[in-house]
Amino acid sequence: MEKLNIDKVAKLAHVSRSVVSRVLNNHPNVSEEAKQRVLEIVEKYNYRPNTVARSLATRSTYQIGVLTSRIGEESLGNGYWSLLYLGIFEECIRRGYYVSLSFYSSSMTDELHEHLLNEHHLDGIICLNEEVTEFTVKKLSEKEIPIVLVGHNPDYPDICSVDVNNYEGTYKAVKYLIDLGHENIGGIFGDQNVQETEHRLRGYTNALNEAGIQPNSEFTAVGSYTQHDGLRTMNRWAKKFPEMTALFCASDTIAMGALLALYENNISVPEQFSVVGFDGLPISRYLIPPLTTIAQPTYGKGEKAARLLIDRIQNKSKKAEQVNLKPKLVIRKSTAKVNQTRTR
Amino acid sequence: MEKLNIDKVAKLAHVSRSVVSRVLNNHPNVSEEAKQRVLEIVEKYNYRPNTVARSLATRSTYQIGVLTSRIGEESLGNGYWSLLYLGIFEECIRRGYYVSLSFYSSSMTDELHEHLLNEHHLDGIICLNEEVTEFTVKKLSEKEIPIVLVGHNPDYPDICSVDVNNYEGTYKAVKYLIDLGHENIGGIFGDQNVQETEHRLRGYTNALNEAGIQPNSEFTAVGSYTQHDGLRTMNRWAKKFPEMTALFCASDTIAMGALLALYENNISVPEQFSVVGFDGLPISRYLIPPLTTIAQPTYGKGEKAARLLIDRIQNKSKKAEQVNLKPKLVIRKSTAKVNQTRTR
DNA sequence: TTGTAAGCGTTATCAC
DNA sequence: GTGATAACGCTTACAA
Repeated sequence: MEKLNIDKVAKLAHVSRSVVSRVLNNHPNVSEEAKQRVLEIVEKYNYRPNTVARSLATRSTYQIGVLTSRIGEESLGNGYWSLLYLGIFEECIRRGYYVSLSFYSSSMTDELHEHLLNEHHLDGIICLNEEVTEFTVKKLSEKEIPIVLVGHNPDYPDICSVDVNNYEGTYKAVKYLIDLGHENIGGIFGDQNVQETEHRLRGYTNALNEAGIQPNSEFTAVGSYTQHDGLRTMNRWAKKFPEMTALFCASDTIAMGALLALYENNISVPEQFSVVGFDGLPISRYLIPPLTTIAQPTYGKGEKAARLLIDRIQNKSKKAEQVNLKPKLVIRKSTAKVNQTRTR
Repeated sequence: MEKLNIDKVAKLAHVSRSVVSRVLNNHPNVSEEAKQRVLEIVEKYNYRPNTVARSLATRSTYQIGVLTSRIGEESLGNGYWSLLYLGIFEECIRRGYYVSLSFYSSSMTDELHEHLLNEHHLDGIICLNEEVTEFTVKKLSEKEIPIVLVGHNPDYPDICSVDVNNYEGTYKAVKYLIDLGHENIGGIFGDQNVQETEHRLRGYTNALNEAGIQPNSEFTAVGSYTQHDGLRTMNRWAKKFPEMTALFCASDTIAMGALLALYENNISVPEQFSVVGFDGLPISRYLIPPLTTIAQPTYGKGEKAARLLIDRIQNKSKKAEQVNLKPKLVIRKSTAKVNQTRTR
């Protein structure tokens, strides 16, 4: 009952270690008879080859790394990341890859960061946001290790990426509010200087323009994807802009904060004020009131990212690809036809 | 600019490979002079030792696995898991360990499960819930790989575990409601047949008994830690038990669902009905109204689990330890003095 | 203090 | 089809 290795298995099966290796790797050129003998022993002693040794010999670890920046506890817990990771994980497992999730944070020493991307360790890397992308790409530029980004990044056109169509999603949301009769529509957006935000802003502006509504620059704010930001901004606006009757939020978490601000200012949703979010997180349907939102295929995003990455790992010559996913408007209870005045 | 290995570095530094190895591992018995030469080359060529080869030689991978069951998207996204994982991750990184997060699900084939626990791959494992525990312990019983459980499990007294004091937390919550004057207090609990639930139920019952209130068995429900469960149960109770004026929820997610049910039934919180949650998730302060809850050190739980595990890995003879963390009542806006009647 | 050599457990090449 | 044998890149006795 000792720890088995390939040699012992070979001995027990009365073959050489090469035969065992071939059987285990489904290589041709091994007699049915020998194969059976080996399989029998493997089964009997429950032998499993040592992954580490295999990695050393094949130069591939079947491990892929997922990197995201540590963005404070609040934003981590919002469900978006978990779902994204779940998509990645399950696709990887199906294709025989392990995956490890790491957080990048600026408070970590460089040594630690090196450690994360530790050489010869990962077959590929998925970057979940921009902070992480720059750092990773720079560190890995000379190595041949494939990278996939979640969220397009114009700075790296020859790297694979997956994203939802941010323009389209936002356009749909704002168009929907306009169709409900709203004209004074605020917009709270996420991270500044990110293409994603830029596209969403354009979607917002264009929808307004096309409806003949002049966008009011004071009605938009850019910050971060947090409840805190939604709360703070909406709190300010609730007092400052009594004419505002609807709000687009660039994430469900922002919407969650905004909803709370509205509640605290005694503005009832959707009777007096409509709110639409973005993401379609599982929790969005449990907000008060259940949130109308632009659902994106978060799980699918992760799945697709993993697929692109593994394809790239297994076929290095494959061309970089930018995949766009479709957003979908999910109507719930946080939106309604505009009401003449906020104070009924 | 070729790929470096220890031999090339040795050659460049005019020493033998063992000297390089010693320098890299901070072993004694290497002259300052040689050390400097090696370090210089390492720096100059940015050499990093190959982790895989090192693992093969040392028989330790410096990787630890975190296993949790795939519990549906809803419960994954609630923030508790992310926070727990973050605690684990950061402690591991500090101690030089990688960590990989895996989901166990019954829909996966056994082969895949084998794959997850793939032999010779992980130095240790942290199990985040019971479904996973049994499976893992069984698979790993013969190997010497350390395990730490998050959540005590009486079935495995000789395995390390970390948990919050569930009895105390629940007792505090219910006691608080009683002090507010509530007498008809419901309780929605999580997973059945888990020690955690048992302890929380006891905390609930004891608090009631000590206040001279006869617990009403119809006032408790056991289900799962989801918004859905809170919504469903509270919806039923809202109609069935008009005398109920307060509710303890075994998780903030359950409370979130309950809050929605109350909203939909036009019962206002906290004026007519008080709710207290459990966990103290970041989002709990953004619920409507902001939730009074029993905060547990979720991040700290993960951190502690990782600490226990790594201690065990580095010192196998260390005794198993059951760590209890302290819960804390956080008072916000979802609770208030009891009101005579629900229909004001 | 330094270097040599023997592992670690695989895969891969190449005779047979 | 099969089996030596040489990698893979590192650690670690042990000898010098």
